Amino acid sequence: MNPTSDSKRDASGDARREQIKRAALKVFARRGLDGTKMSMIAAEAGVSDGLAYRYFKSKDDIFEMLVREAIDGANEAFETIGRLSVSPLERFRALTKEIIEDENNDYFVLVQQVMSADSLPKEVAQLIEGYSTLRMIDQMAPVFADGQRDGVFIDGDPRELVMWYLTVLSGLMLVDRSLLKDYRPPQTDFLLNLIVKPRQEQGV
Amino acid sequence: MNPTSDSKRDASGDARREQIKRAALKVFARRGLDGTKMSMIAAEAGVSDGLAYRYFKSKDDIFEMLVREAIDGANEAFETIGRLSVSPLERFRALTKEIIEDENNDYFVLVQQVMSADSLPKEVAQLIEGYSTLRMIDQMAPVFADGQRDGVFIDGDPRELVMWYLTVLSGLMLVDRSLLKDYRPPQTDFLLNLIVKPRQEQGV
Amino acid sequence: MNPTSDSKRDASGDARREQIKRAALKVFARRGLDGTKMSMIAAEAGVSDGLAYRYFKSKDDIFEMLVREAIDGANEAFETIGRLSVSPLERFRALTKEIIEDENNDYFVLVQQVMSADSLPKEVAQLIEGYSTLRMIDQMAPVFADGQRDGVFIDGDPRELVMWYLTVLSGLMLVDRSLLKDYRPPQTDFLLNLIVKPRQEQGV
Amino acid sequence: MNPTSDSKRDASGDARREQIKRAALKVFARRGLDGTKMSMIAAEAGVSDGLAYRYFKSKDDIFEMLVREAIDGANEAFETIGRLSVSPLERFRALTKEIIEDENNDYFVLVQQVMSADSLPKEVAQLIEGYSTLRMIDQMAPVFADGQRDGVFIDGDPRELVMWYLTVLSGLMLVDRSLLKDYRPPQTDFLLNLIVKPRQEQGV
DNA sequence: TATGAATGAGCATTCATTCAT
DNA sequence: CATGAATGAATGCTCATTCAT
Repeated sequence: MNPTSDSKRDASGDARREQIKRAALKVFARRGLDGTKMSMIAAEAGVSDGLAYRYFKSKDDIFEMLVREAIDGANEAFETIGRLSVSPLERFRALTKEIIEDENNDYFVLVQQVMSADSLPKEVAQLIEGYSTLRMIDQMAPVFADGQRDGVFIDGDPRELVMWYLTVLSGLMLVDRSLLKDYRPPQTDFLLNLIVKPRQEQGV
Repeated sequence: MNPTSDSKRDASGDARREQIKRAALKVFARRGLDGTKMSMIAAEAGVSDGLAYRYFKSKDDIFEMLVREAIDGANEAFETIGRLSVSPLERFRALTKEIIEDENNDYFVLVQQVMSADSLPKEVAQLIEGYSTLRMIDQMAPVFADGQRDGVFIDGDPRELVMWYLTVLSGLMLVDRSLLKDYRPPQTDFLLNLIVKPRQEQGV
Repeated sequence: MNPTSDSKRDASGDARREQIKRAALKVFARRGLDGTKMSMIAAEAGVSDGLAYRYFKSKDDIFEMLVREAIDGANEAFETIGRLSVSPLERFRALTKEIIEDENNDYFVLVQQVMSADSLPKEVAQLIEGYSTLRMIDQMAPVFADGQRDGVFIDGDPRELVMWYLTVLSGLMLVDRSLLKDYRPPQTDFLLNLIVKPRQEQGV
Repeated sequence: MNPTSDSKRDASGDARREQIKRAALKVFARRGLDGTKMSMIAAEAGVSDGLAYRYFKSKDDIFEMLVREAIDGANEAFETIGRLSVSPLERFRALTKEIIEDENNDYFVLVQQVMSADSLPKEVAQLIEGYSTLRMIDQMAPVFADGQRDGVFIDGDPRELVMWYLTVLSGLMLVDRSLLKDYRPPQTDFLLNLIVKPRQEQGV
């Protein structure tokens, strides 16, 4: 009879959940798991301390869910990029843009935090196990090799070079973006210099 | 009367102090300020839980002192590099090596942690205020400009390019170095690609 | 104007109140004051979490009211038994049956819980003060003495023997009735052995 | 060289542990698991709130350990009684005395609480599973049957009569012993009336 | 009336810091 | 000096109670 009321109820619940999740993501991305107090998340979301527990079982639970979503998102992004029918260079450009220029890259930051953390809740540790830069490397290394064959990328072991490139991108996510006034993050083309082979046209 | 005993006492005291400081540096660099418990430092140093308080006023105090030393060390490194009478490229190579390849770069990691942290003890925040990548940039930008004039470095605003390069190096310090088996950090020459201008000789 | 609507409203209100009270009694009797959450009562009553507060001021208030009713009921039961024109033995038999065999003895269980609790809301503590096994003892001791005179009950101080007997009955209310499969609570006649004087007829 | 210092250290640790355990037993026995706050235990033991956690992992952990000891103690008591080479009546008398008159019967009270509780920590629930009045019944039923053959105990199914008797004893443990001024718990011989067969000598 | 989301005080637990030995 | 037991403030989490709908 009144599906609206039902969906509204759900919608309101989901909205709250989203609101708290977004707040948590923001704080976690900035301060890490240990540095984040539940009261910070509640304050950031503009709700009371207790309310988060209506939507999440525990602080670790929120963290885990965010990491799960972050990993899913990252994998998805990689697959999307893998499906683009463009040149290897363009694929790496897309990847770099996605990671560096995306305004909402708190998710990426979170993944990096997690991967460079020294101790994690069991659940999260398992998630990471399954994830891993490895998969990214496996996906991008063949693309890189193609680029090498085209003479576009520098010579060397594709897996190692990709790993290095991803490491650089990873590191950038961990650097506080508000370090300096007038700070602009490194531009995509600047970073691509790391792997793009110099050509005569460029050189002259 | 017995200067030996006094100096011994001091020496022993200093040794203890050093021992605890080193342990703290190691743990802080790996786990951050919040993630580090005093008991971890004590365990790492192989001393009792209470002993650190004979040598340091508080956990924050240890952290502050380490950050202070790290900043001093970084500045010193930069100055040393500045005084080298070698080409701009060699200076950037030396800088990169120092940061990336130095085994004992926990100090650098610490500085980066601090600079990407969102909340810090007052004292440390002030230290950082005074420090800053700014000084590094001020120091390296002219060197970079020299390199540009020599046709060795890529074109663009020297301050911005230096900032980007330092940002990349900073990021690398924050990435967990044990992410993958067979992991090797990016090599110095790989990173220099970011700023080195391609030449025909390289290209062909 | 419309007394029906009013009384209906009252009736409906009373019904709700009863419904919640019954649910509360059931849960309190099984889990005690501390072990009972308001949400358990609401779930047991099949209403929303907040509704109880339209009918009762607080959790303690529900508890107090139940204890009050329990005490009233117990006193009434005692008085009813006191008014029976039967032999002392039959009166004790009736009392025992009432307490042990009555299916709806949650009230008795509640009183016992309260009396063996160490800390209670002020209000309840006062109720208990006024109540007390003492009154029961006062009521039953003369009956017991009558029974002794008839040679039906064992010798000894009537007040103490009654107190002991009531203590045994009280204890039985606190024992979980689902301890064992095939469990049957002690039968009335078994318990009466405690106070009934053996006779030759029985002995032989 | 100085075994005393070592054993002293242990002794002091064990003493603290014991002190806290005793305090916890006292409070748990009186107030139950839910009704007991860690602060009560700490206060009862005369130590700070945090100290208990140096000796026990959690509140549930203390409770579990106490229940374990209580069960062990109960089993031991039953075995001891089983090994007495005395008449069945004397065995039941000893059992009753042990439970009712022992000053330190907080352990028994604890077991009874646990067995009549409606929800328990997993660990404790498992302990209870393994325990059970069943074992007691199995141990005492043959003794009871012997007593019946001697004409000392009343007729009926030995297992059921023993169960009833133990139920009565269990209940007594749950009754607050400070209910009334001048309160004396039921005496052993009073309780034995439940199962002892009247004889002519008694009757006359 | 009835609902259940929201609040915040209270309790369990952790950990920086102190201090008797 | 060194130890590690002890303290208590801070933080995660629960649940009685309120209130907008």
